[in-house]
Amino acid sequence: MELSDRKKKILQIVVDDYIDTAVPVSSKAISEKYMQNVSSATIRAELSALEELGYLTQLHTSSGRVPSAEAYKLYVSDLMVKEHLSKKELDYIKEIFLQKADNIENVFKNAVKVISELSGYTSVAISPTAVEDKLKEIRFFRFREDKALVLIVTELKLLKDNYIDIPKEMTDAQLEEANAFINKLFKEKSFEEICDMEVDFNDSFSGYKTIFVNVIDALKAYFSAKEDSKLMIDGQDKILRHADYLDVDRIKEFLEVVTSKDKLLDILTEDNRALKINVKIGSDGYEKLPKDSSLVSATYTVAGKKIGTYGVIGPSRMDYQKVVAVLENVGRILESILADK
Amino acid sequence: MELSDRKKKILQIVVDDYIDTAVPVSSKAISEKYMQNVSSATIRAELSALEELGYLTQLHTSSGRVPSAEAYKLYVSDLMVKEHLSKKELDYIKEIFLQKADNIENVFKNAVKVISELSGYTSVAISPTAVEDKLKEIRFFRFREDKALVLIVTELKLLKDNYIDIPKEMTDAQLEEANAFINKLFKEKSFEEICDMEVDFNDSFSGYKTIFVNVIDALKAYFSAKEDSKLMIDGQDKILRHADYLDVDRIKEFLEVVTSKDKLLDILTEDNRALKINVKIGSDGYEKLPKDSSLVSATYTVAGKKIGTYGVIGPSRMDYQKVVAVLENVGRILESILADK
DNA sequence: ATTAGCACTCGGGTGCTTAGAGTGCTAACA
DNA sequence: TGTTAGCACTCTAAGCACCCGAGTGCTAAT
Repeated sequence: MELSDRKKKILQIVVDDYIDTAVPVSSKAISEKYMQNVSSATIRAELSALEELGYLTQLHTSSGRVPSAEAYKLYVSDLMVKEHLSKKELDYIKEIFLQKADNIENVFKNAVKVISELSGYTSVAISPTAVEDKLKEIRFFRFREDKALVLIVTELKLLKDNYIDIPKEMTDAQLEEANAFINKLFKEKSFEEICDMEVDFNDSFSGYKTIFVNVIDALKAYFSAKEDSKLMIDGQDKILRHADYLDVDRIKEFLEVVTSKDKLLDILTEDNRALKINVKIGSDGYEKLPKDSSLVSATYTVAGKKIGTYGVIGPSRMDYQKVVAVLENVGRILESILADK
Repeated sequence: MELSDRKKKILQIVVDDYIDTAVPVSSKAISEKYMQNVSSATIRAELSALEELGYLTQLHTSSGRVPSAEAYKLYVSDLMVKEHLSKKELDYIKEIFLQKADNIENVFKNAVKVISELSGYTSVAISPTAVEDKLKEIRFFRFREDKALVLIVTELKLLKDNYIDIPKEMTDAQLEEANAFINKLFKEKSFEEICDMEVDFNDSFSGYKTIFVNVIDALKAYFSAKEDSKLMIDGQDKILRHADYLDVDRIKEFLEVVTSKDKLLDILTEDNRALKINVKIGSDGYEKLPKDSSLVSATYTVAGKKIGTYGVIGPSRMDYQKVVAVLENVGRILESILADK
């Protein structure tokens, strides 16, 4: 059922005011502060209807109204007036991204930091799904007689170190040769292609096969790992600045989610539909989120490839205007930085 | 002034009991639970004296006694009965260190994780001061015409990626040559030695000098950086399991310190005397620590070289017996692992 | 030196009251 | 038919008086 214009306006007012003041919104407050042309009694009837429809709730009979999860979702998708960042804020974003933007790992870190700083909430991100990535170069460095460091460089310029065992009897020259061989073989290939590869080692030095298998294992570990480097968090302590987390139990619940990489990864990857801005609310089907907490996330792409999902996690009563503005702007700059790489 | 044996015993009882129960300790409780041979009145006199000496405080006239910072320090250095870890716990430590112990970064991570898990508190660590480290190998990988990835491998097997600019007109072969040249020059050298180095470039390709300068810059960035990789934290959320952090302000203060790498680094590096186990208490000269919080740390060495400072941060009312036992055992295993590398 | 006894203090919990905010409902009005 | 003023009702939060119990310090006796 479509809401009347006045209901929409009132709902917007309630959400705006509640986000701003954290105080349940009363009919009187609405008519005095925002709608002087109608009386509180009229607003009361409307509020009552909106409550009936599931958009508002009351803490107790004699309290004002508070938005429901449903209301927040509608607010972000429909009602909210989009905010523009100030020049100062935009400059700040640019300034941060200018520093050490040469390494994708740093770009990633910077993005999370900027989002957290500007929004004032805890921010999280997952890096691009490595599966779409392609190998650029593999290089071995022998350490001890039976160990080598494997450096993996990929198109996305992610890189990772890993160790493999090598046969003791292999000479440095042979290792070099194996390296060159594997490099030629794997270059420009994606992970799947490499896994499917069949190679005939019959006529070469037997150690090559060992190395080949070990390298594949290292690659598997790299590409499939739900690893630290894939998840980034910043501003965990920001949560405490917000009046919503007053009792220890809520903070506890929040920190448990935020410090658990597994949970966060699950939530962030969960049904990322094609929507540009995604809002998930703890009380609303997303049980892994802390109660009454929201996750606002956006997935960025360059030339059709996902380059990461970035988000903000905080109270449902969150400054969505600012958060969405920050996510959109950071996304724009991020995409432009990565596009011309 | 030296305390009488009975005073020591009573102080120990107070600290033990308070750590255990979190309830201010009364004279009656002491005489009934721990010292049936003396009456509560006697204990009362002793408690009064200990308070006079600065070891105990009262929250209000009719409450039991609580240990002061001074008392905790004395407790750890003198009074505490050292605990032994159970076989299960020791096995757990060994088990964790067996996984992926090939990379020093992982050993580092594992140590912090083990300490946090076993002690039940937030744990922090700083990696070895890189200054004492020596270069093992430097390798360039050209990316675009004017960029190269520099991989730095050091004796401590730390490694780090960095990008440098290279002159466009330089050919791949020339880059290779430059790489080999720099490698020979820097190998086995410490950071200071490299910085002091004077090289004559007059008779060689002009681009070499550019590269040389850029590499030095990259090394400087690597060796001197107060960087993420140097500081490690685990179990931030553990703090909430402890009854001491009941009000939001204390949690706030705690998290602010724990999420601020700068503050933590400062505290951890601050006057690390030769003591094996170091106790710093927030209310006692260490203003950077949260109020009524303690940091227990130990610095580990292999063959005279510092290999890191590990610690636990939590309430002053901390289970020092367990924490010290964990730190000592992890230290022992850590040193043995790194010794035979 | 130790102890029993007692007066004193303070915090925390309970029960009561009151003020105020907000609602829902109804009857009157445009 | 939608809007409004008025009123009764409900619930919360804050203040206050009260008491209980735990713990201490002090003193006088052993």
